[in-house]
Amino acid sequence: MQISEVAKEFDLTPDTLRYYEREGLIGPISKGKNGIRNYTDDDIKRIQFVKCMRAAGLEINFLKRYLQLFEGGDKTIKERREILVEQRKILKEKLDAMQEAYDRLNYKIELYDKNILDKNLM
Amino acid sequence: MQISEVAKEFDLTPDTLRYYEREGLIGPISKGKNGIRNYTDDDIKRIQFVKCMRAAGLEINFLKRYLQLFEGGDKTIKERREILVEQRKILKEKLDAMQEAYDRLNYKIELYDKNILDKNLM
DNA sequence: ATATCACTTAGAGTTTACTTCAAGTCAATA
DNA sequence: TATTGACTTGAAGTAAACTCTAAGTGATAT
Repeated sequence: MQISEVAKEFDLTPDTLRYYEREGLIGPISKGKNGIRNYTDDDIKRIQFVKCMRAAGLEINFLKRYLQLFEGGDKTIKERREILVEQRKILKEKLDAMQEAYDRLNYKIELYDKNILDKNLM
Repeated sequence: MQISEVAKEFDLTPDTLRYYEREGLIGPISKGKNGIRNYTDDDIKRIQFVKCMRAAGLEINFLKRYLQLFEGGDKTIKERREILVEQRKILKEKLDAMQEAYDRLNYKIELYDKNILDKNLM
């Protein structure tokens, strides 16, 4: 699969895919002798994972580190688990904060709908 | 209330509070004749709102716009409601993406716990 | 009285995550 | 054969949201 197809599939740009590779989040992707990248199924799976985690706001640095550990083989399993747990915690806190903001927005919109807004800032 | 107290209360830095004010997310905050800011209860309420929304990732620009509309008085009610609804939608999409990533992290950690990791990338 | 400390300003610098640019290669099509 | 279009590279540029610096003021503690 070529870069533009992968980009389209995941709604990323080719530039972003090359950037992720440069940063070590994916790949290195193997290339034909013309130098053109050819993405394998495993590459695609990883991109899917990266896309999901990035959409949730996990940092490039974490994903980079995770791939490095992965390359390191079985002896990194413990550390890999640890950073997953750490990231889950961070994510949970963000989720809660966002839920709170969501509820608050809902409440505010309700007030607008009921026409009971007065001079309340907030 | 002085800037450092407010900063401590909301776990922000004084720099951030001045920055928010400069950008028009809050204030302008009234100052004593020595030029020192004195935050009122209404200021605090607004900061609480801004903090909540920022923690959820809503953009500075939205908050700025919302304050501008607020200053505009009752004739802006319709537009205010509209942008709240728009932001709620954006927030909902992020929440869903994050929930998905959270579930995925949970699942992965479970696999690590059960020692069934093989060579699976992802 | 002098030093310390919190505050003030305008403006420059930083971080994260892309995004764009310039210059070039290669295969295919008019 | 010439041009079009997708790809390549390294490097510079950008946007958002802070964060820090330098230079200065003014109240309080020694």
